Amino acid sequence: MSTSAEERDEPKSPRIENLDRTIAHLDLDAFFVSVELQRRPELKGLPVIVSGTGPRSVVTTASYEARKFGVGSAMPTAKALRLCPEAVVVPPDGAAYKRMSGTVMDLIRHHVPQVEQAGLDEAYADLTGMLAPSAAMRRVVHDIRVETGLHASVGIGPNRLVAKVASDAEKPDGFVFLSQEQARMKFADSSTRLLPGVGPKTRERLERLQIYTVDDLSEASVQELTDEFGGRQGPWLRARARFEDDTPVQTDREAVSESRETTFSVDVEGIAELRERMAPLVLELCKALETHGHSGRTVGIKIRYSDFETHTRARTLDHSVSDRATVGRIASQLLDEFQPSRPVRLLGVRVAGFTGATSKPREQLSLPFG
DNA sequence: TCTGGGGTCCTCGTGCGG
DNA sequence: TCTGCCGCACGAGGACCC
Repeated sequence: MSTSAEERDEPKSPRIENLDRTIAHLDLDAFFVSVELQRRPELKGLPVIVSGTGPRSVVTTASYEARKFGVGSAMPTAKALRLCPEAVVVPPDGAAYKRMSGTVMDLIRHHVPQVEQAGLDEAYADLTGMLAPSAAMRRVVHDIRVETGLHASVGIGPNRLVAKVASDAEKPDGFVFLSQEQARMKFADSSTRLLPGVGPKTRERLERLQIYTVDDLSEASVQELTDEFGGRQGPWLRARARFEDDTPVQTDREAVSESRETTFSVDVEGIAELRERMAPLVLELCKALETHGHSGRTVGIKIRYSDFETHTRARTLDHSVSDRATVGRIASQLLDEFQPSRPVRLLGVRVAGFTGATSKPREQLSLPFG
């Protein structure tokens, strides 16, 4: 699956036309599964899925062997096992993934100072001004492989969007260097779904406008997109299809909320039992808030009925809270006021509006949905 | 098929104060 | 004093990401 650098889209010169910036996106291949295979090498070559074991659990990551059977992330585990009955199911070990992620991020920062962690298994690096950005990223990939045994895919381009799409294009073990124009040409015939920020709902709405491919979207009328998606998201979508993106690599992103939620293996009915089920969520959330030194002014709850209809309720206070007594009391009040009318599938508690978290000015090309 | 958990941030509606 | 306008904060829902 791995291809030599010469066969890839890497330009002969590392310079890209109209280039102000050089951004890399690095993504660890099948991260959770790969960590598990480090610990249990006897599973190498087998279809492995990392997933909970409950009746409503879903696949978090599948090995490439399991993916051949059609198993994918976010798929119900029961379905994954129907597709691939011989798959080995490994329960997730969040602490181990966090540790490994920290090691990888340190390795990246060793070679590139400007790094934004974008999840446990991916990061953006600002390589602007480096004489040999491609060589630097090759050293990063090499070090990650030697130090951790993990494989990574890298995309490099003039902005985050090109870098991200490029790194996704040739996984696993990909290394792709594209200019904005090359990205437009390479992905012109791809579905709009390829673009980060275009999910199933947006694709559906685009298709109603007869927009199917990245190229269709890049040539669509701004007026038509604005009529459908509004004055911000419409032009933003077209800019995505043109691979325009000026979002900076942010090294200092701070959390703005923290939450705990759980999906019950059997739906729960009645306010008394729900309140009982809420207590451990509040406890766990407040412990985490304390550990991270967070407190926030808004306390919220989340209720999901069995038909997936989801409701949230929130209350903003005049001061920040993080203690179990207050968060628990307000969450209970919100639950009492909401009075769920049907059996509940999921219950969640959230504290938001962290003290010190500044609301950043909205940028034209920042991701509208997060 | 039957949909986790933990996040971010957008849109839209509403209430309120200047 | 009343009304309309505007900006802001909040609340709810939703889309999306890993």
